[in-house]
Amino acid sequence: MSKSESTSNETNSRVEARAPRGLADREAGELAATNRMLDVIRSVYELYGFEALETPAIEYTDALGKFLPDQDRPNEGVFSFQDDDEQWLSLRYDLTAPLARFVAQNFDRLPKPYRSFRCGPVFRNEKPGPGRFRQFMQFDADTVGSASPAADAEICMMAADALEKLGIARGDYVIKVNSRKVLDGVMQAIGLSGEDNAGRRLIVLRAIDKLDRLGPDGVRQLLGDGRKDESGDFTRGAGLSLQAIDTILSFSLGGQGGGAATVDLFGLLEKSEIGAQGAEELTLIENLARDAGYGPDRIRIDPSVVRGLEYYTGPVFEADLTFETRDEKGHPVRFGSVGGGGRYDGLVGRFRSENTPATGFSIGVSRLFAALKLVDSPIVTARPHVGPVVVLVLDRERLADYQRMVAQLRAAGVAAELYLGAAGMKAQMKYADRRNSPLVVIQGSDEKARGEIQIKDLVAGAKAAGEIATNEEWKAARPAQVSAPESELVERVMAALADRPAERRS
RNA sequence: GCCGCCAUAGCUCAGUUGGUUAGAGCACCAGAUUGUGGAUCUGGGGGUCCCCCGUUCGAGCCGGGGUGGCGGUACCA
Repeated sequence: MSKSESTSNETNSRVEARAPRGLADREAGELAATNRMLDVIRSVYELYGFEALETPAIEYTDALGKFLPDQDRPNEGVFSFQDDDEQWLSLRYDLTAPLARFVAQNFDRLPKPYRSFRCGPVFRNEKPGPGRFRQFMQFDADTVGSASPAADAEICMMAADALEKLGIARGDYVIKVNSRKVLDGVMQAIGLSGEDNAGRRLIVLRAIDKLDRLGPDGVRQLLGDGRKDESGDFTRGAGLSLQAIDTILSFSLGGQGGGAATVDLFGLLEKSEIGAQGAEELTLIENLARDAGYGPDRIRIDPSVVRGLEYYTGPVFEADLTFETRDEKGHPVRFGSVGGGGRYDGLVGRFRSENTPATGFSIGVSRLFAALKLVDSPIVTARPHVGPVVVLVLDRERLADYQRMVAQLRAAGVAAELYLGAAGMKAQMKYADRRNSPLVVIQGSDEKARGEIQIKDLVAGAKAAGEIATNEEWKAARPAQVSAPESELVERVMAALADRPAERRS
């Protein structure tokens, strides 16, 4: 309101240059590193026989499965707007719901099982936090049309392969597997089955989900009367009996020790049919992974994994980085989850008369990227970005000559550009420096008269500059600069580029 | 959503019990150098002191309300 008032004021009509909160720009270095990372993931997925797919960033809101309130904009968590035909559209908040829409729409012509991967930005209209943005990238792979635990096992193995290919050492990550059916079974065991207990089940599941962050005591509070956090905020608990709390905790902590949780699991779930079925599926997945050579150091059953409470119907996965790192204050923290997924047998069925089983896995690209930087994976380490050769403009009336030199260089495959600004030579040198140019081409009237050009190596020149104390020396030395016949421009530049040491810092 | 902290130049921050024209460092631009990156020196641009209302002769400073940012927590399909 005060904004629009001040905009009407002529003297203060400047617009504040800023990205909306929770949204970030990404520059050349990060883009290049991210692309290298995505290429690795893509190659692993293709090796497994998955094919590429892209769907639009915008879907009909109802296709995303978001409940649409009567009148208000359905902006709770989802960016939405109305089309000119009054239909509600939304920016996708994940890649799974759009995939389900695509498969349902093209069901008859797609091979089943349909195995695809896709990568792109997703949007969430939520409060952003450190490392949490309102637009971020996900990389998904899914098998639609297979109910076999082999499909789930394969997804887990593929996730493990991808992480290792990216430079995360075996032992620094683990793919944790649990099952919604097993969780349901536990709920039954403590008497929380039935529709009227749905709300409490949700509270219980959320509490289990916080086990790694709050520890057993915090979860115990959340399962009981509730918990008050450091900021003084109170979270209402599930109000379970002490016995029920013990049951849940002993179950959820079962996987923390190692890989021997399965026995307990069956004992606990004897009474529950759905729980027993889930446990059996988990065992199958585990056996398939073991048979393929993936030990518990890579793929492991962990009863504390909850994830995506809404549409998962069976096994759920989570890729956890287990190595410790330090936050800004020096406290040791575990990096945590970089991806997750699971079986969602009901999603495609929302569009069709019959259900279609599906399972998939989603990587949080920027989170994984941050993790790779922490472990110094060579895939994402910043490489000195080498800018273009810059041809300086000394005689403005000879722009065409300079442009021709640039064109010659480009024709030979050398990245080159003409200085397009209006500033003098000193500023042009600074510009080239800032662009990380390997070298500049100089031809003023003197050189032109002699039919020559000057080639100046900026990296060697900067190095030489450190040893020069006075400006007079600096001027006289003209370090790392050679003249060459104009006719040899291209070959001399290419030779100079080839000559440069491989290890250069820009 | 809830709780807490914060808001002065592009960045990091000073700014006295409320007092004249709001400062520094860094960064940026230019000159010293007809045509050479660095260093040095000199100069320059850049501010609605987050916004509004109030108290006051007088507000960057005090009071109230808002907005925005940060941290925690909740939610996260």
